[in-house]
Amino acid sequence: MENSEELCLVCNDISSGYHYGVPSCNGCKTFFRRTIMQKHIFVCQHEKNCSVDRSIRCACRYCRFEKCLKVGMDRSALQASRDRIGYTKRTRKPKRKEVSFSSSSSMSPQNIFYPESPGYAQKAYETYWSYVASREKASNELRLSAYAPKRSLKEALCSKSLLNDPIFLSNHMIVSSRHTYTELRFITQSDYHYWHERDWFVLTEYAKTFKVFNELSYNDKAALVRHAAITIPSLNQVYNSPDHGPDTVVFPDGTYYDRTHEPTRPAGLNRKKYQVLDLVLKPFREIEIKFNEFAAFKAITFLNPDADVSYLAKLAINEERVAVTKQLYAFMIRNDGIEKAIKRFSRLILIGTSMSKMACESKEAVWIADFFENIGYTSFAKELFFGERNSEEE
Amino acid sequence: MENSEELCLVCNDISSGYHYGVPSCNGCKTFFRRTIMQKHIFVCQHEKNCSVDRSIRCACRYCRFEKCLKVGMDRSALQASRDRIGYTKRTRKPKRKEVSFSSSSSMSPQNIFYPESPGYAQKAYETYWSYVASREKASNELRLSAYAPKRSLKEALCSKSLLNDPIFLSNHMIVSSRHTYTELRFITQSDYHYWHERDWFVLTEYAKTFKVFNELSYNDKAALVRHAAITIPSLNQVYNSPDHGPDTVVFPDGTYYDRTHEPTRPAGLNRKKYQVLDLVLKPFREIEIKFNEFAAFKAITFLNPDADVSYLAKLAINEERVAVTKQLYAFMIRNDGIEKAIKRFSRLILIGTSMSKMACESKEAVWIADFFENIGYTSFAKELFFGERNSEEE
DNA sequence: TCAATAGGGTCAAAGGTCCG
DNA sequence: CCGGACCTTTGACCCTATTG
Repeated sequence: MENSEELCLVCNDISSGYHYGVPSCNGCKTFFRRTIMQKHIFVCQHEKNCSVDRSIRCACRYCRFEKCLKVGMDRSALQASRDRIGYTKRTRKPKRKEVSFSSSSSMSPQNIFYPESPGYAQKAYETYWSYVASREKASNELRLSAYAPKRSLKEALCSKSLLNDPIFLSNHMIVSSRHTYTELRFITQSDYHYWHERDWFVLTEYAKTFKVFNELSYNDKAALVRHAAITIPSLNQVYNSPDHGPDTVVFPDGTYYDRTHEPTRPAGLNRKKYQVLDLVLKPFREIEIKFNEFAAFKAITFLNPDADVSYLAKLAINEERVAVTKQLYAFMIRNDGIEKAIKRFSRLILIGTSMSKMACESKEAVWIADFFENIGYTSFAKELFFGERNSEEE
Repeated sequence: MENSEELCLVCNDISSGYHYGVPSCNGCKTFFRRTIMQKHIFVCQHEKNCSVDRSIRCACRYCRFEKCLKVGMDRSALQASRDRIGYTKRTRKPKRKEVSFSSSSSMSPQNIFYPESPGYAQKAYETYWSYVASREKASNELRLSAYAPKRSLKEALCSKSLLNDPIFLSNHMIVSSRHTYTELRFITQSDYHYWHERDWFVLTEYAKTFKVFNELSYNDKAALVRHAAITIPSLNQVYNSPDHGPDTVVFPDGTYYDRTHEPTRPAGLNRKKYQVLDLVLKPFREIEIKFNEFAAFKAITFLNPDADVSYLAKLAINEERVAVTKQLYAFMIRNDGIEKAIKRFSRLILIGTSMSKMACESKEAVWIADFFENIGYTSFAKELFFGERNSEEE
């Protein structure tokens, strides 16, 4: 206390307290721990008498470590490694303001032009399912990755799907450290927000993997994606949630929701939550939906001719939808036999009605929420839900 | 003191006394308190059987907390607020272990088994279809008759179904002279009104022909009928409409509507009209739906677990719904062969999603219409849509 | 009254996280 | 891949109300 600032005995930097028995700075503390934990053995390039000082402490790790020992750092103060604590950066206390417009938006909408990949047409059974499965797999990997571009709805819908771009896939499909967890934590408004944005982004890339989608007009594309904006994210959330009991949906970052009423959210969104639990999660678990089945069901849900699209678009979408449905049924027959297949198939397809209702009610809830500014949607989300100010229907 | 050093039952470190009912060390005591107060939910990275010992007690927080509970730490010993609750009674130390009153968690709380209801099984194919057909036939005859009682929703829902009453049927099932026509005429507001009332009346009688319906509570009955109040009348109207072209729905009295925009009606109801034409009428015609198929589809539409009914009601309704669906499928297989059946079946079932959306949007439109008093609903209709003033949810 | 007990709170110093 | 600023977690120590 007498001296406001004690110095690190190793390097003379300002000490951040006593570590391993010695007043020391953060750097030397961490260096000491890591060296021991990782059992590093350094070699001095000189005479084992390098000076260790704030400015040059990293120059010779051998001498730095020797200095640590010499000033009395105590290896026995090291503990057994602890449980992981999960992602920290994002929950950091905000500095003050953190506007940071910096991020150079104009550049890097790179390779919008990629040759149309030709492989869509041939739908032999195996080919069909391998495509469905790889679409679903890639979609989920994208969801787990850290990649999240900022762009307008039009850019999002008219570019080529990242999921069809092998170069992108090999470069970016790494699970973000944010999307792992060691602890569940009840979801907050800002978590909902994060996952909405993320799932909407993934939805746009998902949509563009459908040939029929890419052939629509921009307005129809927007309408179809808008119509799917509640259901597809919900399906992703439910299917990919680890099983923590029948009434809990867990996100990849360990946030979860359950039946707890959340009074700060609009009533419509609370209701949606119960619908998801009762009418989607529960049946999925009961019929033990398989990966391919889920992938097909998601496609069927996406290809919804009820969206406010043009009449011709409805026809095209429905045609594709029926084709997928037929494949799904064939798949189930193969695996379950006809007796069981029909039961599971019916059960699964009937979930569609629940999805439909949910989408409709939630859209309304979203509208109301936005009206009362309960929820801070981004401009992308607003564009998605409400269309652009110009050139939209109704 | 008799025993020089008691050990922490959780981690075998030296105990600092009894905490939360168990001899335990400072660390485990604090860990337990914090975990509960901050509502942590940990996730084990391994097999939920990590050992917990002094040296490695921090390695897995999930297993450490489980051990706390297992050795009998008592969450209720935590005090909600320091100065309000006061201190727990100090009884003499429980001798050692075997804290028998442990309200511990290891007993899983949720083994909620609902008895599988057994009764529905015996539905021989023919018996089933003859019942479905006669229900549908009677329902339509009632619709065409002149009979139209005035009564409250409660009276309507809790009485015996007229369609099951042979005396009533033989006395009243005569086509009303009002329900014939020689000439089409465009529908007016008051015609809509007339047919709404009529179809809602028929709906109540239809509903009561379902065993599962009669077993519901009154509130659930009302909710289910309310949920069907848009869809079932639409189905009746569409299926029973004579074919005057792909975009025209004709009522039994010769009134009709088509794609003409009706500016005096709320926008939501105009939209519903297009949905009915595009997403119900058209597919019905295209797949050439048969009488039995329609009857089953209507039942499936009616038996909608998405209605705001109790959870148990949802289960019961869904069970019946799946049973009907299965029968419908079997019927189609018999008639069409498997290849064609699956196509028609999928197409038909997927109409359900359109019905769902329509119901939801129309309900909203009806609400808005009522709000602005655009449409003069009767008190029965208001009761149907909005419930009674008392005893309703939300 | 007061020592002993068992609650809750605190904060230095452990360990973990993740840009640059 | 490493450094270290920054974050969370831990637990020894402290305070306090209750009890015998």
